Amino acid sequence: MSGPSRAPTMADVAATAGVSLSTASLAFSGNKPVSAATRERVLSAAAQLGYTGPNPLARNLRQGRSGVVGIAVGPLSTAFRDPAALPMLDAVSQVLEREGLGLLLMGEGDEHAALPLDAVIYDICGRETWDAYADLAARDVPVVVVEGPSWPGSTFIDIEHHAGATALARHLHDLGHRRVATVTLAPSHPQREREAGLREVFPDAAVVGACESDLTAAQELVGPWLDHGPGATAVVCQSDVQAAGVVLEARRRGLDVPGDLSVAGFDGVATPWLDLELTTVVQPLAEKGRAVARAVLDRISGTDTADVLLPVELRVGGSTGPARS
Amino acid sequence: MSGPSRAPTMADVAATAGVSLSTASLAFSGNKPVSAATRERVLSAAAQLGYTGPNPLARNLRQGRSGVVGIAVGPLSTAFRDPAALPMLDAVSQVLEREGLGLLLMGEGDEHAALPLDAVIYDICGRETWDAYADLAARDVPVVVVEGPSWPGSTFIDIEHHAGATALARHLHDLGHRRVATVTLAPSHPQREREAGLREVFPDAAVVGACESDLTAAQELVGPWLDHGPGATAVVCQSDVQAAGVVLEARRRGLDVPGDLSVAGFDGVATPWLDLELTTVVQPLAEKGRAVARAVLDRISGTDTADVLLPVELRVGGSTGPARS
DNA sequence: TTGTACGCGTTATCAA
DNA sequence: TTGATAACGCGTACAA
Repeated sequence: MSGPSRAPTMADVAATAGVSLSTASLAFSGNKPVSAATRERVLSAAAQLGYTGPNPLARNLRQGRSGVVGIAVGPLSTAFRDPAALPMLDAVSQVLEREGLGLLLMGEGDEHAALPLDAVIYDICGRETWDAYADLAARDVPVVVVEGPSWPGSTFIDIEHHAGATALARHLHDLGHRRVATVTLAPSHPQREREAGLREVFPDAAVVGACESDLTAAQELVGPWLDHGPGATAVVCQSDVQAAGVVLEARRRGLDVPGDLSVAGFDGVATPWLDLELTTVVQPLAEKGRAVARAVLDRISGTDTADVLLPVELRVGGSTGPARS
Repeated sequence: MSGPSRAPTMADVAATAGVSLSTASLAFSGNKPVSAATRERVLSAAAQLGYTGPNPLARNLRQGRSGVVGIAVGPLSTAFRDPAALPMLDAVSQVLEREGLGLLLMGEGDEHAALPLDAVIYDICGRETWDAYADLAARDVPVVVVEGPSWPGSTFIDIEHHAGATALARHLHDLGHRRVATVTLAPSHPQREREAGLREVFPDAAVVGACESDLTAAQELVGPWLDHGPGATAVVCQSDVQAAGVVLEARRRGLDVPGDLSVAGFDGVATPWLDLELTTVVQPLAEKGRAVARAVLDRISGTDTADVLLPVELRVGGSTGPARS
């Protein structure tokens, strides 16, 4: 066999099979019926030439789609440190994969501006603005935003931050808590909504401080506050990871949870290294991911999309109890 | 201004600017000098038409590259559950991003076979075979493999599993341990190498069992073994997460670590929720990621690549101590 | 420094 | 069911 100087193209296959280029194309794509005999001839010619199928680059240009969806999550090591991020990403990826679409990780910058993306998912709760958005909008790239912020022309997938936080607050109030503090996130849509929900019940809730959803960060934030003498009987956190940090830090100071201090989280993720189930607001992470993926598919196909608001559910665990009187 | 029926193309820009198509191309790419005056005309024509720059799809076809690198990590929720995965992924992503390359997450299947990938990183330690490999090889897509298995034509980035495991074993031996058990991984290159390294010092090390690098999995594996009466004074794990699981499970049974049982891990990741620093084999995760990214860049550019073997380092923490006599 | 012409490899339209 | 032909939008020799 003669070593081919360049990769075989579909035209080579067609020539070898003795059919026209368009027939060869149909034999591969199956977009229109082709007789079994000719398809066979085409495929065997392809095998003989070592042709590995239509060049994706050419197909993409022709069809005007790349098959790649970007997801902006910020620096990966921080984005995925919170276990709440994974189930959603997993669900998105699975749904898209089924459609032959790939998921491309984007930082926050616009280094990926030159990549052909069919759509972009924006999933950085902690950021309010996004420089790359104007670019994407100008190029008519569909954008699906997870948990705000709100930009014109985007589709939004959100959860009931406010209602969830209020339900949690009521639970604490029912337990007799009157002085409550909160560990919050950087200013953002979820942060504002959840805090507002909390204040429906505890208008005067004290803010311990803001940090990302990271165990160590939460510990460093709450430690000094605990030392200073909290003056609160319960701490409401904006994530389970933060809540776990508060639990660990409280215990380190000899406080009993929930005897001396009730601690609540948000998200509903597993914390197997904590011998305690957190009281938390469970959000449907996988369902959120599927909703995101569906919105992406709709936007790509031009179907109308509606924003989605997913319900949350209070789950009472062992980290909250009656207020110490 | 008249609403354009279709997106403007570079030809439109060139026409509006009164220059040729190739000149417009040069004005955007900067591949050859263009007079400041013409560039200015081209850019203002582009702005006027709302042209957002060269179509990436067309550019990709023309240049034969997509700017996208695939990374096969398996199901995301399991792949990133282990904190050891993130620093590497982060490093890979950062280096590639700097070159304008994007990172696309692939499952283990071949659903992404139709995507134009410039290279693929294979990073599923637990898998021995990969159906998609033959496809990629046939299409001449460069493959960089992290920690085996070994396929012809791939570039390998690996760490000193064997030496690290042996160093750890020596440490235990020096502490007087003679009866050692190991929690291992599914059969794989790292598993074989590390276990062989361990057996350099403890040829008769007992195998507790194999599980993935997951806290709960490790707990469920080691629990019954502990109940049964271990008959070992130290447990060597194949990951820090596994080791943490063993520590928690041992404590739950009233055993002191390291008083009653020494526990060692592998990786060197942070376990902030454990009030104990694990004795472990620290691998250079970020450096591994950079090596992977460099190999990818070299393979894409056609530069020769050499396999990389990165050193590891024993870090003695508080989870190992003298053997109980 | 700029313009001309061609090709990248495919899919879609239309007619046969 | 098949074939001829025209895009898709751009980069790059080559010539001017």
